[in-house]
Amino acid sequence: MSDNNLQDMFTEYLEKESVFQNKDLLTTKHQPDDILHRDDQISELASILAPALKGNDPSNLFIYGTVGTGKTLCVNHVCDELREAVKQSPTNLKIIYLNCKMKKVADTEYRLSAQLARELGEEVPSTGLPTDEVYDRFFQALEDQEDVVIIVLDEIDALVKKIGDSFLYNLTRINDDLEKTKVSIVGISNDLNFTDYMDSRVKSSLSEEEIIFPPYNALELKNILRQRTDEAFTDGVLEEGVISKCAALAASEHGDARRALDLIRVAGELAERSDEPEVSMEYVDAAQDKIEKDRLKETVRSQPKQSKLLLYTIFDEHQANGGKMVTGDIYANYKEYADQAGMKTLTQRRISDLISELDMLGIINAKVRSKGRYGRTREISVDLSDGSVEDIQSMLGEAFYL
DNA sequence: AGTCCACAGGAAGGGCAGGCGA
DNA sequence: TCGCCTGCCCTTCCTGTGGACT
Repeated sequence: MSDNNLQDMFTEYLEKESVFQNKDLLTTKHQPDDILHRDDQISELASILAPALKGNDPSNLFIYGTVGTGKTLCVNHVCDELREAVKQSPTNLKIIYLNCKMKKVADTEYRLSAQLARELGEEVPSTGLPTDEVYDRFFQALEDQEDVVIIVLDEIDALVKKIGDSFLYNLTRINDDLEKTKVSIVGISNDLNFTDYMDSRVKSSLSEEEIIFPPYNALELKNILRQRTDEAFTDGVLEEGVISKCAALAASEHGDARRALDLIRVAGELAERSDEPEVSMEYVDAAQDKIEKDRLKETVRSQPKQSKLLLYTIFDEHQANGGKMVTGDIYANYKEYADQAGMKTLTQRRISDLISELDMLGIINAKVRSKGRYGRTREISVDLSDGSVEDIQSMLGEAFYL
């Protein structure tokens, strides 16, 4: 395409009426002033954290709820209000928010201590120091804060599953050793049963208070979508029923508001790309399909090389024979492909772990099955649509020149 | 009831890259 | 530069397991 053609394309794009007025309102980054259907949770949260304003340590708090139920949104909202309110009081209040699922930020004990210390203004290298030393620096930084520190640990379930609960144990006991500062922990978890993994002492001191965020129903999702789309979309571009459909689809998937917003945003983007003046129902279906495929492709793309090759092997076998596969067969095929691709062959033990990881990511299904005399193995199956499998297979095939 | 299969999966440790302080 | 520390990926060694078969 010549430069002139490109310029024409951009000019045309600029002149075109957009279906969006303000697309940012449909992203999770947007913090609405008025949070719908969460009044009870917000006032409970506020009353639990309010003692911080008078320099007392609030009870530790545990918040549960599935993805997209507004936990993080409400906590951030209340924290913002607290920060605002504390300006009128002599208390020194520091609120730290950390997402424990963020890779390379808070997924190990070292990184978590280091990040917390950094949030308190302490300089800590990303590696190189003994973990105890980092913890000491964090402790000292806390002591220097004085008054109250609230530590919000989002996706705390991911942290405990990865590194265990010993760090949390120390954190919940830290008030016994601090003289000038009081610390309160707010844990946010997507997994309602995750405290089963924890030591009972940690469990009881961490969940002095608990708040549960139930999933939104279709009606509530509809209200939330309406609130956001009113300003996000140009007047009248949404076909009748589009909002209801997005709400219904998201409600059937654990009442996830994030999903509902994604659906309507992607539907808008697809309509705009096809030069349609209106976002019709068919774009919601297309959006549903696109989100699923994109999520899958992105997950696969971020896997290490060996996992990709293993996945290639599994998909290849799935396309050739369909049905269920077992670890032994997959491993034999994997070795051949590793040879062809000129890659190192991992041991079966390692491949077994990689199969578990792919299963956890939802890319494949792997169930342990005992076949009596014929041994115990994992039965592996692929539930994805043929289109998705072909897409990913060709993407991986190109990467390995297979 | 005992055997045996084909692994699952826990534990321990090796090797590597990256980073720090002396 | 060297010694030390970390996280990460991997191997080796090992015990455990559910149910078909004998």
